[in-house]
Amino acid sequence: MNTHADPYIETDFTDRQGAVLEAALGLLVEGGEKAITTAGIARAANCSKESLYKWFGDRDGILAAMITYQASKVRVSARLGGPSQSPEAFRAELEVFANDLLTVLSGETSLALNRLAIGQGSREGSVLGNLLIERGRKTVRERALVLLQSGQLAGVLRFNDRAAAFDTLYSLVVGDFHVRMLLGESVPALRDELARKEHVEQAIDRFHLLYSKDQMN
Amino acid sequence: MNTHADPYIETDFTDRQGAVLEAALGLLVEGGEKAITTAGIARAANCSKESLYKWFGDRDGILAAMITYQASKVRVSARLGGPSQSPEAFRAELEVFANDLLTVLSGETSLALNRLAIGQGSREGSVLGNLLIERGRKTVRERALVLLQSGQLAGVLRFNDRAAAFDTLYSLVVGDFHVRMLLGESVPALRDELARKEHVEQAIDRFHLLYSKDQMN
DNA sequence: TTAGTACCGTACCGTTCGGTACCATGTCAA
DNA sequence: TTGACATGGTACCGAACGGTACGGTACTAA
Repeated sequence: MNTHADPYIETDFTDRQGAVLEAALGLLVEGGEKAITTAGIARAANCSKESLYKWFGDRDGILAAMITYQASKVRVSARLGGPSQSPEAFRAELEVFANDLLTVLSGETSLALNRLAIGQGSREGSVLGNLLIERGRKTVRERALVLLQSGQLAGVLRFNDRAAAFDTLYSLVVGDFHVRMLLGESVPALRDELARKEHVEQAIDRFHLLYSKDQMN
Repeated sequence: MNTHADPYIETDFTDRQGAVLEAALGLLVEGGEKAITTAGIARAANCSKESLYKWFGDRDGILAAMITYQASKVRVSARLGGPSQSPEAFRAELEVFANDLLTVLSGETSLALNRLAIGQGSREGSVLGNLLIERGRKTVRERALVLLQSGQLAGVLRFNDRAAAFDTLYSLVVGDFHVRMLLGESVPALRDELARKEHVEQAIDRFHLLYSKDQMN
C-alpha cells in the first residue's frame, strides 16, 4: 500500500474549509466541472480566492480535496449482523447492501464526482481517478467482503474465491447502470423505489443461484 | 424514435472532413478533452479554423461529429452463425462476442470518447451522452439479441425476457471494468490475452449457469 | 494599546481559447 | 484569361480563467 507519500491527500479539514468544499460540491453538482472556477467557489462560499490557494494549493488541490472530503463524509456504517443467521435474514442483509450501493452510486454528488474524475483523468496516473477508486470502492468492498464471509459461515453461500464472488455480486447489482447514469441517462430501473426493489431482488436471486451451497464455483 | 430533428447529427462526411475528425480523435486520445482546441485541431489536420467552423458549426459540433464519425467507422460485423448450432459452437460464439465487446470497450478511442461525453454531459439532455449510448450501445445490443435468440432456438438457453438476459450477459462480461478503465485504472484482468480469456470463460460459465435450459429465470 | 493572525473582497495580470475577418493560393469552368 | 469557389494560413478580438497582490476588518494575546 501507498504510505502517505502522495500529495493531494489531506483528510483533516477545518469547519470553514468543509463549508467551502460543500459549496464547491454544490457548484459541481449543479453545473459540472465547467462551473468549478476559483472565483465561483469563492463567491459561492463567501471566501477569498487567497484563502482557497492557501488551503488547497491550486485548483487541482481543490478538486482532490472535494473528493476526499466527500468520501470522508460517506463513511459507510458497516452494520454487520451476527456471524450466524438464517438464510432469509442473510438474504435480506444482502438486499439492503445492494440497495445502499445503488443509492450511493446514483446520488447526484457521487455521479458529479465520478464525472469530474473521469473527464479529468485521461492519462494514466490519474490522481482523481485513483483517489475515487481508493476511497470509494474500497469501503463498499470491505463491507461486502465481511457480508459474504458471514454468508459463507452461515452455510448459505459457498465459494472458493471471495473476491471473485464480490465482483460477481457487484456486476449483477450495478451492471450497466453506472456508466449509463454517468452518460446522463435516467435509468428506468432506478427511478422509483418499486422498480429498484424488483431489480435488486432479481440480482440477488441470480447471485444466490450462482453461489448457493450446492453450486461450487 | 427521434426522426432527424436533432442538430449535431450529421452522418455524411467528405474525405477531407473525415481526415480532420481523425486528427481530432488522435488529439483526444493523446491528451484528453483539454487537448481538443480549435487551433490545435486545425494545426494537427493542416486545415484552417474557418473551415472547421464552416463544416461543424462550433466546437460542440466538432465533438459531436467526432462521435458520429467514430461510431460510423465501428460498424460491428453482425456475423451470425446458422440458426441451429451445437451447444459447443454456440458457446464459442458467445465467447467471441464477449471478447469483441471487451476489445471495443477497452480501446483507447472508445475510452477517450466516453470520457469526453461523461465529462461534458453533466446535465440531463446530454447530447454527447445520448449520442454515445444510441450509436454505441444499440449496435452491440442488436448483435447480442440475435445471438441470444439463436441460442434459444438451438435449445441451449431458456429465458422469458430476452432483454433481461442480455443485461445479465453484459453485466457478467463487462461488470466493473468499464468504469474502472474510464477512471484510469489499468484493469489486470484485461491486460494480457490469457487473463482476458479466463475472465470471459468464467463470465460465460456463469451466464450459462443462469440461463441453461433446466433453469427458468 | 499594540502586534500578530486569519480572513474577506476586489483589483489586477498574463495566458488561453472560441470565434471571426482577411488575404493568399489553388482549382475548375466558361 | 477571367471569375467564382473552396480552402489554408495568419492575425486579431473579447471573454474567461488561474493565480497573485493589496488593502481592510475582526479577533486574540501580551
